Amino acid sequence: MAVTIKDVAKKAGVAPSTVSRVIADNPRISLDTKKRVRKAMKDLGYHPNINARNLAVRSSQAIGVIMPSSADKALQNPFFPEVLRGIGSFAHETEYSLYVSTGGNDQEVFEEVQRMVNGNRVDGIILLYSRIADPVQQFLTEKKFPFVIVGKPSEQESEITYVDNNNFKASKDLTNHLIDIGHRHIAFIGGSTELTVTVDRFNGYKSAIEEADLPLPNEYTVHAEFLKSGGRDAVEQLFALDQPPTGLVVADDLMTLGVINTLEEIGLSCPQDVSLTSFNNLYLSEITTPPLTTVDIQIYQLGVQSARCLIEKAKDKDEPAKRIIVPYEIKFRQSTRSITSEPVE
Amino acid sequence: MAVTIKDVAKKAGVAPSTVSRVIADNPRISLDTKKRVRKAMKDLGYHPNINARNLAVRSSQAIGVIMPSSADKALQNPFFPEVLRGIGSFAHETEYSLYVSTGGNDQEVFEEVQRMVNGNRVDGIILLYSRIADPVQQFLTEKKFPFVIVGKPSEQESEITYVDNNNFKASKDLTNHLIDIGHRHIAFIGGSTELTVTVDRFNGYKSAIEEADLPLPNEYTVHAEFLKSGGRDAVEQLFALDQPPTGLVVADDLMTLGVINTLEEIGLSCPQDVSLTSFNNLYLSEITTPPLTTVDIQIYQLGVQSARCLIEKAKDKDEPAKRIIVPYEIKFRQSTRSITSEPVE
DNA sequence: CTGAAAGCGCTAACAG
DNA sequence: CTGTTAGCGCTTTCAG
Repeated sequence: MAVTIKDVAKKAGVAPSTVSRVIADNPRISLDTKKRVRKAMKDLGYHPNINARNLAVRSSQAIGVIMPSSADKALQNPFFPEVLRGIGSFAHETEYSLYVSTGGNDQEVFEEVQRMVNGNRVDGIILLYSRIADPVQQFLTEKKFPFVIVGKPSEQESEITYVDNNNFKASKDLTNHLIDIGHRHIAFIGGSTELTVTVDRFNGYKSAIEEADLPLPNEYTVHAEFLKSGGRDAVEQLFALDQPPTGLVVADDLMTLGVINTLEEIGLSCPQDVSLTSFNNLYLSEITTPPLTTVDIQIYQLGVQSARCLIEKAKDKDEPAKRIIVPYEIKFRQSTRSITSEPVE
Repeated sequence: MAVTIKDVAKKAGVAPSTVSRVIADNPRISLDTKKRVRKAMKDLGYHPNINARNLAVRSSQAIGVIMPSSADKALQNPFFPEVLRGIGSFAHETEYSLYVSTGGNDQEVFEEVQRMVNGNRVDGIILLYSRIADPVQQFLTEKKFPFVIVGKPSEQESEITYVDNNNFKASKDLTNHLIDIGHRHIAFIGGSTELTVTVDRFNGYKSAIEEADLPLPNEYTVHAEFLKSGGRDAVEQLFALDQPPTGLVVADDLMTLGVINTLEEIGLSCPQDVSLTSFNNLYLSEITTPPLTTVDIQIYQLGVQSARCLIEKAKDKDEPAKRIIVPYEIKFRQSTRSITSEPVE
């Protein structure tokens, strides 16, 4: 069918193994024959068959990327194309390919991981989410299959390679910013508490609040889904309180969008009535009304770094577990405003 | 290393070829031996090596998904995770895997396609964008490699399988809606004119305007990038006209978001001063302020259908080119309002 | 209904 | 520096 290494060998008047060596750019081949072989390859339009090579070397030059199951509405978050872009960029450079999985539910995701691992389809896996007691993580750990997490593992932190931001500190900074500009009643809206990222961001918020001796009633912490309805309930509840917050730390830009919308509906506006801060610096956080004060977590870099780590790890299984913390930067925009006087309690 | 077909064969007391037949569920194998073999597979924890199989059958049970190069900011559009989800869903059912490419620029995208095709990594390719004179399309056509386009090809329409919406009609409907509720000055904001989707949506708009005998000055058509800056210029220009539009047809929800933002900045608001309609019904179009009147193009379905077509085509290369039109539905929300009197000209 | 044997296209010792 | 020879793990005739 297609042109094989043998055809090239024949045409160039060498042995197949020589051709193979030329492909690998083996230094022990004379420049002269290399040239001849390369010419033959070009003339014949030769392209190596990946499957054959993979079979021979027992690897696949591919990495698997696991997204959260699409049952999670979270998948609609532009976070994902953006990490993917980072991963893809590094993968392209190193000539790795990308396998992605979007299972419809957790079960399907797990099946896909199994297929990737057991079938030798990929050399390693990047998990794009991290939540507690994840069977996928357990499976991978047991199999001793190379993987890295974008985010922070909830268990065995020291044995797993991961790339993350300092979400605790970022969240603390954000909260402190609100405090600095005069807010005294600050609430937190996060996603599922199963996700480590939510936990970290919550803890950062909490730490800042406590250090500043501000009130931290239970009602000031809500965990909503990304869905509009969830966000709505959360906001309505929050602003029905005797002492509604004047500042909010929201765990994700997309959620913030929902919050703004709900606020409008109940007759409050941002930043006049309430200051909003959030996370991710998605492209759209610049074009919302108002543009959001948000933490730029450098999604693209998260992707690049995770790919780099994974490939290192796939190449050398003994590579120790490492942790990479990508720096963040707070983008100050118009969703926050300083307040001087506090409503009377 | 891993457990192979031979190990299973030995354990079950049969020949490797028999095991292979069991895997393929060949009807000529007695139920008895099938059971025995399956038990052996289970006991040993056997999983077929995909590479070996692919090599033997010259296929890969994988499909390639090509996104636009990430130079296009468009990639941040939640459209992509959503199609991917559709594709993934069908792929999962049929046990195909997904290879994705996100090249950093057009050149890289092209390289990735070549790698996929030449290296036998995938059985077919889904293109997630369609623009005029695309070298990737040409390459695939020449190679007679199975592929389908999400969107409409700009050339050789009848020879290429694609799945699309009736963007012309959807756009016309949208425009007519604005006309119905009293708008007489309606402008169009689209993306790159290289993209066929932009062209179709523009033509639908144009057709409605012409049929209603409304003004269609050149200044009423602007093509902006998704980037904020681009959108801003467009809007400023539009509303500096002697006769600014009161209604807008915008080719994408994300762009609309930028438009709303810019409007606010120049002191106009939606829908009081201008009515906005757009496309895609991204999740976020519900949670913006105001929620958008937009065309639900059923992104997920576009994904599912494209995967279905591709797989049919990959299985039978003689499958004729087909066209699948996914129905759309206009979601009427709060970004439009009817006007009775027209500003004096 | 099942086994033996060849081969998919490539790599990797091992010779020379 | 290069050729020879085995495989990698699976499928698939061809016999039986």
